Amino acid sequence: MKSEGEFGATAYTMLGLLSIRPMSGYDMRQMVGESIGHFWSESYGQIYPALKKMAEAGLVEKKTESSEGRPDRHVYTLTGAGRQRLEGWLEIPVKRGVVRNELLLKLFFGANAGAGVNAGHLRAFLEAEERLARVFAGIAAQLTKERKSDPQLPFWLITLSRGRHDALASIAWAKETLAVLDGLDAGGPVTQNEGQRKREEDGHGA
Amino acid sequence: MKSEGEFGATAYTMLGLLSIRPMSGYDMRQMVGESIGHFWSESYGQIYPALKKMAEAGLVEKKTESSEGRPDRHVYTLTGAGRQRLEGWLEIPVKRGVVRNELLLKLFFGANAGAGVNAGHLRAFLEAEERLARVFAGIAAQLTKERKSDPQLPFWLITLSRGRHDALASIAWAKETLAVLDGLDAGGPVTQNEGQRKREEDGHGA
DNA sequence: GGGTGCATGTAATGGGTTACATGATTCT
DNA sequence: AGAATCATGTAACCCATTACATGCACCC
Repeated sequence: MKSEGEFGATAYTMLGLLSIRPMSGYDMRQMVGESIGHFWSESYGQIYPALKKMAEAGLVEKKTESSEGRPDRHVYTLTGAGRQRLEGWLEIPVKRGVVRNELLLKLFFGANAGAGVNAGHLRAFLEAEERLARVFAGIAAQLTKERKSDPQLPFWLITLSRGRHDALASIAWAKETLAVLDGLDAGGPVTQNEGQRKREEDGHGA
Repeated sequence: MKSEGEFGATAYTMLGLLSIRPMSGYDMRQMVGESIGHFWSESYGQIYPALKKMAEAGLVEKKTESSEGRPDRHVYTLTGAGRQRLEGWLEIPVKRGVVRNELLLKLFFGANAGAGVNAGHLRAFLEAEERLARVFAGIAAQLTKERKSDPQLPFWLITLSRGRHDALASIAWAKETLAVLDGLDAGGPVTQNEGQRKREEDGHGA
């Protein structure tokens, strides 16, 4: 079952990146890591073959730039056909992919874990999310300054905003859950629900 | 590079499920769909071979139950060795898996989309998350009643709570973002950041 | 001399879903 | 009559990461 004809999400990612500016496969890998790495990933093993196929199909155009002393760059440009394909793909409703969250899996089976194990995972997670939240805040601030007039800026901020909302929700949940685990150890049949109900009211007031 | 010796996450999921009660592969698939489907997935094509391998390794024990008129059930039980393996796995720090969020990808390239396309995706997402939030609330309520004394209940509620936090954060972000998109159409260089800062203070107050 | 960055590509490997094969029973 | 549920299992396929192969230049 093929969802979008002969090209998959990787190919459309490449088209999208080329809509920003002409690039080489190497550049794309860099951008995936730096700019969209928080919600997307691509590896060379996907990128290069995809580029080849798309060049054959006329969606991108390849030009070789030689500079002395280092490898040739194969710079790709978006063609008219390529841009059309991209626009078409953007319209296709998003089907949510399968989630696989190992932290939640381990917590689900947490009754089998030794003392402190669950809390340990949660603390590590909490720290990571707090770091992430700061990173997002930093990038947003920097981007807002440096790219003030870029027409794509608002869309980049949207994805960053999502990252922040997520991180903050994760932080709140992790703290709450650590408290619940504390209560379990102490003995009382404690209170996952009070925390939840309070949050829910907050959320609906948005 | 193998992370956990010869068994992957699928196998440990099976061990975890068997820690709840003896089950057949079919039962496991059901449970994955119903109970942990919001953060995990497994298919028959993974489950049956994994079970076979683990039986050979002595981590689970297989008993065949025959009932007339319908297929045999191969019911598996956790062995001592299996339980030990599970406990060991639970202690291993969680490495966060790669994320691939197609909605965010499309929004990132949203400047290339026709009028209303981005907002359309967001509204669909918003609805889905609102439905989800209600589902989580329902399950939590039901579970709290019906499994009042189950020692694993708190851990199930923890994963549900995570789902709720996530859904509520998604809802808030989606609403905010729809407003931002509205602003873009209207013309003003509007305000992703005011919304974000307000949320952030709320979050830190938890 | 050895790591890192630049730069392209292929092959091996792994993890996962879907489709297929089989077959009785029960619900619509 | 036809679909869905129960139940197990294999084979084909797809998508993706990692390792490998190559090679120059620059910095420590």
